[in-house]
Amino acid sequence: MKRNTWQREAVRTALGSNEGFVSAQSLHSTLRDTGSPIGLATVYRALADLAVEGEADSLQSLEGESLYRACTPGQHHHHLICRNCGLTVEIEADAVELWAQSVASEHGFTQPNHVVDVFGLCAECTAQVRPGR
Amino acid sequence: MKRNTWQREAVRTALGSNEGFVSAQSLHSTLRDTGSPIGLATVYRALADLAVEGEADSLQSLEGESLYRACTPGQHHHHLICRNCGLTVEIEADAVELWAQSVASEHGFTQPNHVVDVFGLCAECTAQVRPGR
DNA sequence: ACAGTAATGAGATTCGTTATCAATAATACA
DNA sequence: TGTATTATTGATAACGAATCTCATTACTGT
Ligand SMILES: [Mn+2]
Ligand SMILES: [Mn+2]
Ligand SMILES: [Zn+2]
Ligand SMILES: [Zn+2]
Repeated sequence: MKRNTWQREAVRTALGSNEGFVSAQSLHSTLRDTGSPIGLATVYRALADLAVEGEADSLQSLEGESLYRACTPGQHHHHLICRNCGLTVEIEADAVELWAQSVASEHGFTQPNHVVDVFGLCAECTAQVRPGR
Repeated sequence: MKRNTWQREAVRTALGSNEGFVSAQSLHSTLRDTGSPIGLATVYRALADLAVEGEADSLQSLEGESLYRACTPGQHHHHLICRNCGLTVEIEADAVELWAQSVASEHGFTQPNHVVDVFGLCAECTAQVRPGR
């Protein structure tokens, strides 16, 4: 049976208090900095579990690192992510869902999956990069 | 200045004779198996260069590995990839391009980028998995 | 309380990728 | 064509994210 430990809860809380996507390593550092003696392997396991249970979203950074974020459970959605500060907006895209389905079946593909992420500079970071322009 | 070496050409050729996405390691194995004494680091460098120059597409596998594929240069496009055999179809998705643009600007994001990949089982692999069903 | 066992965590290990750096070879030019 | 310049190569070391090992810990149901 699955057991409740303060470690899992600590990871859940730390993830929830974060605006954007974070890596297991940086989340572990954050927890350690706040005095938690949690182990790195436990953070990895907790994040993987949360992702399976639908409580966390995960994606691969452009460098191949796995990143996690507290997620609105239940509904399928995608993300608009600031490349600079990590600010993330959950977006729904019914049109894209349908498109993915149809393009797969048009080519005889079954059991379609898709990866859809939009990256950019958020309004705030845009203002910082081009001040007064 | 950039120099032409048989190593770069060998990587270009090997990549072009492959149907789907391949990793640097497996491409290196293939080249070695055909008698080429090319080094692993050189394969990594050649693939990275080809990707920058637009001659190769790259994506992160679900396990975080970087995969490469000879690419129709010039035009922006996405991929429909068989999870089982790697068969890849290049797809265009003007509607998705426009959607990505608009969803970014609606939230004040600039310089939008996007990652769009569709995975599934190709017709052939579907038939193998469910024979006669 | 106690037994059963899932969960933990320090450290070792795996594996993809990048850095090092001496040797090599492509290119420009005399 | 010969030579100097220097980009490129490749064996190896180094790096880093992620996973594995396994003895220890501590939930949970009874
Ligand atoms: Mn979706
Ligand atoms: Mn696109
Ligand atoms: Zn930002
Ligand atoms: Zn297939």
